[in-house]
Amino acid sequence: MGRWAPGARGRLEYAALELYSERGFENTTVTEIAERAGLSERTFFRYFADKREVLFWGSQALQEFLARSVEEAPATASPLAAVTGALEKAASEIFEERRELLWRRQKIISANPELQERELIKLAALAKSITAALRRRGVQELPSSLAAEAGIAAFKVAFAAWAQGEGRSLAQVVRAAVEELERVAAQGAGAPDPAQSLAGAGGADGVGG
Amino acid sequence: MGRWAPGARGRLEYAALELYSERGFENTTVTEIAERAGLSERTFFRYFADKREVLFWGSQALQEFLARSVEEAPATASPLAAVTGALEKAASEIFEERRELLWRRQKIISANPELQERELIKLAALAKSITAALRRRGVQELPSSLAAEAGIAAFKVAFAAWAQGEGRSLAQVVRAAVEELERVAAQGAGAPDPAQSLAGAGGADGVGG
DNA sequence: TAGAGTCATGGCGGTTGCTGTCATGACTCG
DNA sequence: CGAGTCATGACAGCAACCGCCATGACTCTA
Repeated sequence: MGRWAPGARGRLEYAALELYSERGFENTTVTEIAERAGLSERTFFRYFADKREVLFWGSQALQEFLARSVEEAPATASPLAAVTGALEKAASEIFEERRELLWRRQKIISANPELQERELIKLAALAKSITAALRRRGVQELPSSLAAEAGIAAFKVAFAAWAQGEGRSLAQVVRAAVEELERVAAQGAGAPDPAQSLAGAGGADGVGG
Repeated sequence: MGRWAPGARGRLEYAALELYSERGFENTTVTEIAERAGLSERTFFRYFADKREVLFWGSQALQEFLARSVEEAPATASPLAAVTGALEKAASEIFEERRELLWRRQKIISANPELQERELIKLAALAKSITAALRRRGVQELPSSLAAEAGIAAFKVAFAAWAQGEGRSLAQVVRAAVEELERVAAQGAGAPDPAQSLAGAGGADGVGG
């Protein structure tokens, strides 16, 4: 494999993180990133589909990690247990050791809606991948989706707290969030208003206004 | 208020929906949308922040509707009950009567990742708004976030099924999803593997690999 | 009815993200 | 040493999006 200086992708990632930190995502041009990495703009777009993707390149590996963890969970584990186990595993084995990088990265993302959009679609991809892994465990479609989405929702909340400077480890925060979620769900959502449940069974009328 | 032909915004929305349907989002230029609406490209960007936003203009109203519904839920309702009640109310009062429009719109969104990103951030905004409404009911931050995110997660799954041609009403599908979510959460996520819970309490080691 | 003010719109020029295409030069292998 | 592969660069071009200013429709008031 012919190459000039090695690690072009890594250099681009590093340069982008620096520049996004220094002057913000919007005030950074792709040309500037490429220049700092000693490459051309054209080459940037050969490594990353767009200007945002440079911050999300690791998500593919995370997705595979989570899918594998879910599949390898003990056969006795409930769907949600398999999911949260995988998330805690990722938290301690992947996230914790990159704490500073992730905090920095999150600060950039929090400052920009376009980057938040990208982050959300990556989270959605994780949920989809987890759903597929649960299905491979023999779980039905609906509970698979819901366990995956609920798990990701808890992770999202936990990660936000952790990235803002929580003292506890991410795995701990994730666990606390999942336990709280179970409590919230256990309180039930059964017909808060009689009219509601009738409308649910019959149609749109009865609640209309 | 000086005006030429009324309903410029509506004409742009309509033209965009048509063109996105006909030839896809990517193969449609803003100039084409504006032309079909009898306006200029420049004017399009006065009404909509970008090319995607034209499909999501109603989400602000939905957000306010949900926040109000959550606040007005009976005082006895649990957080999740308040949220799902609001979602079912929106389903029957807002979504059902625009079924065909929404299905068409969803087909466009499903075909394009950029639009999916936008949809996800709108859903996240709904969750944030619902979280704030729960807080106003006196609910703590963590359960507020989780009830909101879990409710939106259930709605997301339900809406996807409904928009693909489910026979039942959206409110019914939402209710079924929430009930399934409760079941999934009730099975618990408690330590599927003894090593997991130790790791959660202690640190990253113990699970490491 | 005329003049002033408001406001939606159009037109224009510019920046930037992103792409297709082709040339170049580094590296590998025989 | 020559041929082939492959990462890169250079260039041209499109479309999204924005700032700026002009224009003309509409309203209000005297």
